[in-house]
Amino acid sequence: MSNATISDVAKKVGVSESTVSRYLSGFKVRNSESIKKAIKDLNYRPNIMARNLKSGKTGMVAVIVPDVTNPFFAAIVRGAEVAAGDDYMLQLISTGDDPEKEEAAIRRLSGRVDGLIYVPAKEDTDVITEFADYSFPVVFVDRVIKNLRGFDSVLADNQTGAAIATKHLIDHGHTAIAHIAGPAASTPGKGRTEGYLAALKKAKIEKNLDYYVESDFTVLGGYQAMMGLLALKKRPTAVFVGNNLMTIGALKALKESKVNVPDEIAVIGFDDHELSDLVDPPLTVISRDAHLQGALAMSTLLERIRDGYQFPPKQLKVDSNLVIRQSCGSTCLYRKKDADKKILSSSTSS
Amino acid sequence: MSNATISDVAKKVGVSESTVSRYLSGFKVRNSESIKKAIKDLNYRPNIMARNLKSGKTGMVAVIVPDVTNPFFAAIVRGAEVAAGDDYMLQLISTGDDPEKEEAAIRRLSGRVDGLIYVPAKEDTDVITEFADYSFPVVFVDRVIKNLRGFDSVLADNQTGAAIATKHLIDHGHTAIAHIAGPAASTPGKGRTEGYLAALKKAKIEKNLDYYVESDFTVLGGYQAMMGLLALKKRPTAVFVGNNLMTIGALKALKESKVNVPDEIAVIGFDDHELSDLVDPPLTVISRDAHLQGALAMSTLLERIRDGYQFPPKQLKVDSNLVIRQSCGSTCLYRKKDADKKILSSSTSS
DNA sequence: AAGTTATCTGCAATCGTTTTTAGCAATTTG
DNA sequence: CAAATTGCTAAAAACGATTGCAGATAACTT
Repeated sequence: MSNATISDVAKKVGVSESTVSRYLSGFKVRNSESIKKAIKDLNYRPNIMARNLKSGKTGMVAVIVPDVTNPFFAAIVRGAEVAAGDDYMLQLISTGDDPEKEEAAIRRLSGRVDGLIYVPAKEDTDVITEFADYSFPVVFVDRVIKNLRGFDSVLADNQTGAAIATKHLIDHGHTAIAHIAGPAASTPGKGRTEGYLAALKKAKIEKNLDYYVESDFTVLGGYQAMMGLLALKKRPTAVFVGNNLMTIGALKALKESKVNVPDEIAVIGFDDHELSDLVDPPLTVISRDAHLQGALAMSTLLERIRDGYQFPPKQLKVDSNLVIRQSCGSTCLYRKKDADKKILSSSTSS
Repeated sequence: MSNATISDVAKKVGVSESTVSRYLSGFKVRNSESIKKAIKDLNYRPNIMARNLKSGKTGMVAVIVPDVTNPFFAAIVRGAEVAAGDDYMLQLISTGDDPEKEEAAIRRLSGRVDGLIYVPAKEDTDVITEFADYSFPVVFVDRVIKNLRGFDSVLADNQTGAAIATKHLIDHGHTAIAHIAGPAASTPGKGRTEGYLAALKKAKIEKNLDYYVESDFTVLGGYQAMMGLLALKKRPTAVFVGNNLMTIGALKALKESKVNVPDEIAVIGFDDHELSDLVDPPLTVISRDAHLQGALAMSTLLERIRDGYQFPPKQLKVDSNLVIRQSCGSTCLYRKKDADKKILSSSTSS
């Protein structure tokens, strides 16, 4: 029961293929009624591949994230899908943080998609310089490959968010504030560390190198980093953790070591989570709208696909907000009663 | 800088297109060296769409899940991707639980993919009977559309899992055991309820209709269901919640109502989560390997794509395991010391 | 009714491959 | 040495749509 072709329809009605084709693309056609009927009778569906070949378009957009399993990336994907609407379908690539697989996947992408939304697993690679060569536009999200300037991107306001987080700890009276950071070679790792340092500087707190731990954005990394901090002669009294996964790891370490949060150590994380307020204790975090990031990326990409690069690259940023719960201790500086989920807005987008 | 075609390569080398095509498909060719060079020089990449048109294959598999944002579905997607390897790429559709959008998306699928892994948002629809008509094989995961028999499927062992969960509560001395269930019209909802009822029956505990609440697998649904249970004159002393999202909702309700878990109410959920042991109290759950489900679905699908339906449909099932933490109270029946994460295996797969 | 537009139509070319067919040269066989 | 086999090649026909062009109807003018 192989599918009927446009020529079957044409034959059945007694017109030429081009007339049927015209009917399909919405032109006025004399026998439109009988064509309609024939299409229905034969259960004809245009062959997408043939159409794509002719048009050079695929109606597909690739989305590459390091790991769909991370709720943050899943939100980006979902946001992108929503923004794509009915116009484009999504090809998902999530290599589980494997840069080599990612690169191989990108190679196989050419000709399959009209555009790419890209959260690279590794930013300091230079192999993807071929991008300039690729025939489709690319929008970076959250991370940007170093030697590729001139692309659109949708980042988070990492600096401001991290500064707010750090200041929140400072406002609670902490001065021994550690930072479990993501890779310094990554946009969010670097940006958040900058914000952390800026806040310390502003409060005239001398930075302690022991309190800066560069990790890798994973649960295990966060766990080990926290274990390291706990082993210090002079433990920090507060920790700002640079992403959601490492925060989970850090909390596991604290729990395992029976260190009370927030009494012995205050914790603030980056990126919120559905379960953040059920965790023990409910977690204070910096949050930003990943869904929005995905959606913005998609709409930017669709613009590029439509209009090309006649407009200069956009660098979009989404806000970071402070969500206060209980992992930083008493919220005396703010009114206690509505403190369970109070949101302080940070910077605005650019 | 539009891409070079096979004919450009042929011209440059001075052979025919077919020779180049042969070279590409691995045949022995006289001027293979110069062809290789020409391909490199021209940066030639075969046009996928043309190839697909000719071959009738797309090298794509669609994966439809209700919501990628749900870590359980994300794991299925990831599992499928891993199992696909380099042979097939994934098209992701996740409509956010909207059956209409899902149906529309399926319509647009024909001709784009060689197969479909399908976790339907709604199982009691009959509109998709056209499936028989679709030219590609389908493997159902976790849920199965009612009036479609004869398809491959990869389910979880819901009955056994639910029975184990319920028995766990019974073993703790509970008799007033409620069940916040998923839709009775869904495979997992129905199966888990059956397991729950079977375990009650086996323990000769009369079922109390007040204690069975049919909900909808969402956070809000779980919240409302738990609120309803708390409002009963005679509250249950234990609750078995039918999926991860509803468990979150139920816990939020309990927390908000300041009901202590497990002292006042014991809770056991279905489906584990990265954060389950950080929640307050650490959550005892039934867990199954969603990643494996996705991987099995993909390999089954690839077999179908390769061999067609010469073999009868497979109905695979993955195990459910009990992960004991603390939300069901003292684990006196088991040795206390390693109770934090003890795994009891349940049934085996079929 | 004839002339002028305005619509609609079919033909044929095209998109970039793969694959069948037939043919040519070189090698092997009887 | 003629015949058969092997190993490769080029030419041409698909795959199933879209589209420019020129010709055919139809619809208005006067």
